Amino acid sequence: MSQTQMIKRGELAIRSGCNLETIRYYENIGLLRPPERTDSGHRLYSKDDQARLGFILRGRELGFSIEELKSLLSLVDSHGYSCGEVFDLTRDHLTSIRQKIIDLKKLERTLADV
Amino acid sequence: MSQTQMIKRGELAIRSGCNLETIRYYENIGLLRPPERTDSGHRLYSKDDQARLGFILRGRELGFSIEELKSLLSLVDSHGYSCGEVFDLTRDHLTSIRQKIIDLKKLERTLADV
DNA sequence: ATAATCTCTGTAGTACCTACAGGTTCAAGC
DNA sequence: GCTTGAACCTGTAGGTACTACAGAGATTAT
Repeated sequence: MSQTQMIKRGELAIRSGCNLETIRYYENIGLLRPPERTDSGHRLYSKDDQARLGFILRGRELGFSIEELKSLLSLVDSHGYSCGEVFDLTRDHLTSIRQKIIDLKKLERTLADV
Repeated sequence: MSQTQMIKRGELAIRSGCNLETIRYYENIGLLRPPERTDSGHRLYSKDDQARLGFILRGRELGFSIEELKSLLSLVDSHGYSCGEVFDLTRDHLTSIRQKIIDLKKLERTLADV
């Protein structure tokens, strides 16, 4: 990873839309891996780190818990995507997602009618 | 309200799918109005109370905060539905709801493909 | 009538952030 | 090169929205 692509925490917060403190929190609880550091200790995030945070934020937004995301990410880390375990983890979620889409559409229509 | 339609907290929890303790919590923070009580102090919920809890649960599920629901419910309580203030409160939410539908559909497709 | 279950209260614990305090490092202007 | 202000570091405290528990009283089933 070329040094030019590395960004610090503030920049990551701006680009991802994530709260500055939340990034450190996700590292503390083991959801984000400890990033590289400058000699003086400032965090340096790679493109990969940025993508991982994006995945986490998207997952949270869609109702996955921290623990679910940890499981999904550890699977991704160890054997890559598209395996049965990922399916098991997400299948239940899919059901509730479909219901949520139905509910949201109903509300959308109700609000749009006002 | 006929006495036969009144149910206790446990029954309300079962019918609504809401956690038993959460019902009391919503009352404590002023989201649910204090219900009628039996002489011995057991809570009795009317059909109206049940509908109100349903509204709250649905709103929470769709991403409204407690404070937003308080505002919406107080408007409903004071002047009824369909006024401009309700629109203002819900307009911003509508935008994010539409985005959420888009995101959920993408995820649904991704998961369904697995 | 008595055991099991439900409800009551206050309070403590959990999940997931978010803000703050007190200090260090960095970058821009003089 | 020196200053000064923003960005970063750490640990810790506070906030929102629940959720569980303990100990006592009420209700229901046998």
